[in-house]
Amino acid sequence: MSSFRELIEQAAVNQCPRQFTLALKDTMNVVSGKWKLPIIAALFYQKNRFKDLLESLEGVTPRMLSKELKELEINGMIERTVNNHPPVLVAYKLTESGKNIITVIDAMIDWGLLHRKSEMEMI
Amino acid sequence: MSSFRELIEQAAVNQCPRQFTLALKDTMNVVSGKWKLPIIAALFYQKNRFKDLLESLEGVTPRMLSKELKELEINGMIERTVNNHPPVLVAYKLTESGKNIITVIDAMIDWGLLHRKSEMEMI
DNA sequence: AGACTTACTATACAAAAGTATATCGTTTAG
DNA sequence: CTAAACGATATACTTTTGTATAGTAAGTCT
Repeated sequence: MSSFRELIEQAAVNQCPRQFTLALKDTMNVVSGKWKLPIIAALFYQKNRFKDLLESLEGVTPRMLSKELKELEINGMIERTVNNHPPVLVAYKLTESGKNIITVIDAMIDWGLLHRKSEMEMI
Repeated sequence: MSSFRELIEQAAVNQCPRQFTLALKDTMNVVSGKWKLPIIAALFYQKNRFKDLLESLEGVTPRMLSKELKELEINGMIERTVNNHPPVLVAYKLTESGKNIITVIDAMIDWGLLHRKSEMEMI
């Protein structure tokens, strides 16, 4: 695994290696935006259809949902499958890579909880 | 620790608990934006002064740097200390919480590298 | 035939984020 | 006195991101 932390601790370098920067940018790309993480979370909770998502994600418009789903698909986070036997149904699901993003989400939740706690103690 | 993953695996719930959502939002807040992570990384690399940062972060304008540093300070990520003995020098440094964000950055780099690899294999 | 459902797309607009360029105030150096 | 360095701030602008609202196409239900 990567460990930017180790790099920093060694202090042998004074700039983040290029491959790390690129990897980081990729990750930022798939999680940033108002609806990306909510969509991913909803997919974890088995909301697989356009309409399910539209109803689960309070406030999202079809335009945004469609746009974000497309981007997530392009980035290899989700797969779109069309069942052609009438009624035509479309299902979205997370790819393996898409499922793995949960490691990042967990790290974010962990840090967020810790940070909230330490901010509380400040007051 | 949190583990959204465990929650999902239990499948006992069908919505992300409120505290997790809030923690996640907090984290997103401190990492999103074009310059937040670059600034944090530069601080890890001991660029502590306004001018150092301005030079290290290629393309940043003083306006953006100032704005982002302020936000990071408000969010308890960095501390601004003024040394009043002339010459007046200002130093920025990461708080404990700010340093801990490296766990999130590492998770992001790890996932990003893995994802790049799996996207490569697709082609 | 008309209404309803699913899965979208189109157009226009508003708000947020970021950039460009210039300037400020204090201090120190020549 | 003048100029340069540091740590910013001010104003105007452009780009990106997100919202509002309406409409489309293909099928199903009554």
